[in-house]
Amino acid sequence: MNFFEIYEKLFDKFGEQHWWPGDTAFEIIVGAILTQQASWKNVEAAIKNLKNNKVLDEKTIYKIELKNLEELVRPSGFYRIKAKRLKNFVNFLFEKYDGSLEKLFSLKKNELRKELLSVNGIGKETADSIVLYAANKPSFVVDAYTIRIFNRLGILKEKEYDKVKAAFENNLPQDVQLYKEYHALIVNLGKNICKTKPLCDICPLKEMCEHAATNNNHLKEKSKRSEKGFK
DNA sequence: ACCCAGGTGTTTC
DNA sequence: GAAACACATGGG
Repeated sequence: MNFFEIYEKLFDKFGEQHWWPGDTAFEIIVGAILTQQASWKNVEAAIKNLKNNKVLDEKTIYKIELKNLEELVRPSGFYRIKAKRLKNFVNFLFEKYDGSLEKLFSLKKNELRKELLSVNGIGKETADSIVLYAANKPSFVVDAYTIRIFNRLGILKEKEYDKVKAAFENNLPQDVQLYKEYHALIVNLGKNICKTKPLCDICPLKEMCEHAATNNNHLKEKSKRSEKGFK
């Protein structure tokens, strides 16, 4: 069972995911920053605030008072730090690329990634999400689900971001649509099946998953953790 | 009353 | 390096 076959299994089970939600490249970037360690539901509320107040564009975020921006993105959690991160990005965009996403995106894929990583508050996952979903360049996005699930499947031993990313990229065709869909499917699997509930029996990958085979390791892990809280 | 969310930066050993 | 911690809202 290789990386592409797993993709096909997930796609057969879940279908098109229609990612990334968002009408413009800039909205996708904002969403990528706001969704750090937050549920998409909360991010939607924050983005709605930005839209209703006509703040969801490069120049307005650049100009707006930090305090005002904080209040608008509040529902997404970590709101002070995230408002600052949005500011960091647009400051970078105006100071180095004339406020133009088109100029920024004209960089080669790896240069673009490196530039994004130079912004305080944009880490590897956020950078790859922007490169893939906003700039439409084939950079595979890794998240906590990707590492957890593929480790459990026994397909990957590595847990380091760049190594996991390389494993996917080296074993798949460099295809933007494929990368977009694959990451979305992994998040879907992680959220809906392979996380908190004993639903291994309906997981499309159950035959190959030691997680299911050893019978609900996640529950054991969970009770182990709560034991610590008991005295 | 917990636990968790489509992470990241800083501090500390 | 890698582990521990801060950052914070809203839903299960």
